[in-house]
Amino acid sequence: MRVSLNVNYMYPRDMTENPRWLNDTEEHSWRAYIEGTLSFLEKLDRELRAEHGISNNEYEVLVRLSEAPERTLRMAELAASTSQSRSRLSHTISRMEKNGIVIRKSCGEDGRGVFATLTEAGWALIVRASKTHLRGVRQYFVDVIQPEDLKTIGEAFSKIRQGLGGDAHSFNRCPATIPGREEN
Amino acid sequence: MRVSLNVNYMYPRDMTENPRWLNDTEEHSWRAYIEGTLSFLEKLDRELRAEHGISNNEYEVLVRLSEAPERTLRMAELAASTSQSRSRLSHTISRMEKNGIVIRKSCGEDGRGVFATLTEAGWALIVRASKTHLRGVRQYFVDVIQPEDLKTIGEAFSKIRQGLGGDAHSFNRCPATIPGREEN
DNA sequence: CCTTAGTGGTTGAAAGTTAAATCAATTGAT
DNA sequence: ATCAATTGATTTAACTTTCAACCACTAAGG
Repeated sequence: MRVSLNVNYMYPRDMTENPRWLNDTEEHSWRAYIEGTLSFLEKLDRELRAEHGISNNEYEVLVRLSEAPERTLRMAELAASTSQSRSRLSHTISRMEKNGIVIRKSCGEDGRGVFATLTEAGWALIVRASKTHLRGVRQYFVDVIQPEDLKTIGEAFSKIRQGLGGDAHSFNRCPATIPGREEN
Repeated sequence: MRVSLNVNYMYPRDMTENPRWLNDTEEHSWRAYIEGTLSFLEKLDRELRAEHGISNNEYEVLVRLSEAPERTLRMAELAASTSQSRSRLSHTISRMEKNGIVIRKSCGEDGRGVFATLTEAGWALIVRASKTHLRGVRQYFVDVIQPEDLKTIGEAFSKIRQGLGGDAHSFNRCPATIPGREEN
C-alpha cells in the first residue's frame, strides 16, 4: 500500500469565503484521523514486511487462502475478495508461486479456471504473519482506544462505508481459523 | 495511494486459545474502520485522478508548494513535509516539470540546493483540485458523522498518532490559503 | 453445429515506487 | 588549507502496479 495522503490547514477568512470549508473542530478531527490512520497503516505494513518479507497485499491473499476450503480458491474469487484486479493478482500469485508460497492448479470443471492453493510453507507463513498483524492492530489501535469510543468509531465508519457503496475494500484481515492453533 | 488492507473474522473458540484475539465488538469496530477508511481513501484518490489527472501524492506536493512563500520550497523540505523519500520526490517533480506544473531553480545560497516552484498552470490546477478534495472530505466523511462523534474520533486518533511516534504522515491536505479566493 | 458474446486468466509494456549507488557542495576538524 | 564526514539531490536498476491487448474456453442463440 502505498498510501500517501494529506491534511488540512484552516484559517478563519477561508471560512467566510467558502462556507463549505472545514471549521476548526472539523479540521482538527479530520487531521488527527487521516494522520493517525496513515501512520498506523504504514506501521502495520512495515512490520509485516520486516518480520515476514511480505506486503499487505500478499498477506491478504494468504489470509483468504488460509480460510478457504482446501486452502484453495479460484483466481477470480481471490481477486474479488482481496479487491484487486485480476491482472495484479496474476502477477502477485506468480511471484508467490516462485517463492513456494502457493501453487496453481487447473480447474477440471471449467477449462478456463485456475485454482490457487496454499503450500505448507505458505500455511506456516500465514501462521506466523497473522500474529504480527494481530499484535499491531491491538497495540496501535484497539488497545489504545476506550471501548466506548471504539464502538462509536465502529458505528461512524459503518455509515461511511455505506455512503460509499459496497466496495468492501479490506485490509489486514486476520485468518478466521486462527492458524496459531495448530502450532502449540 | 494504493493501499490494500484487510480485515478480521473472529470466532469464539479462537478467543479461548488466544486471549489477545479480538472479541466480537472489537472485531466489528476494527472491520468497519478499516473497510470504511480504505474505501474512502480510494474514493478520494479516484476522484482526484479522474477530475484532474493527479495522484494523491502529486496533490500533496501541489498543496505544500501553494502554501509556501513564493510558492517555492527546497526539495528536501518538500520531501519531508509530504512524507516521501527524496528519491521519490525527485521522480515526481521530474514528471510534474514535464507537465508544466512546477519548475526547478537552483538555489544560490547553497550550491547543492534545488528549489521547486509552482507555475501558473500548477497554481490553477491546485485551485481546481482542492475543491474536489474538500468536497470529498465533506461528502464522504465530515458530513456523514455526528459532530460529537467526529470529536471523539479526533481525540481517539490523536492518541493513536501519539502512540506511533511523530511520523506526521499526511494525506489530502487542503491549501491553507484557499486558492479559490483569487478566482472569483 | 456454428457464430457471437461474454468470462477467466495471462501477458507485456508503461508508469510509479523503492533501494542503493553516485556526485557535487558544504561543514568541521585538524 | 586539507581531508573526512555530511548533506542535498539525482540516477540507475529492480520491483510493483496499472493498463490494454490477448487467448482460451464457455454459454447462448440461431
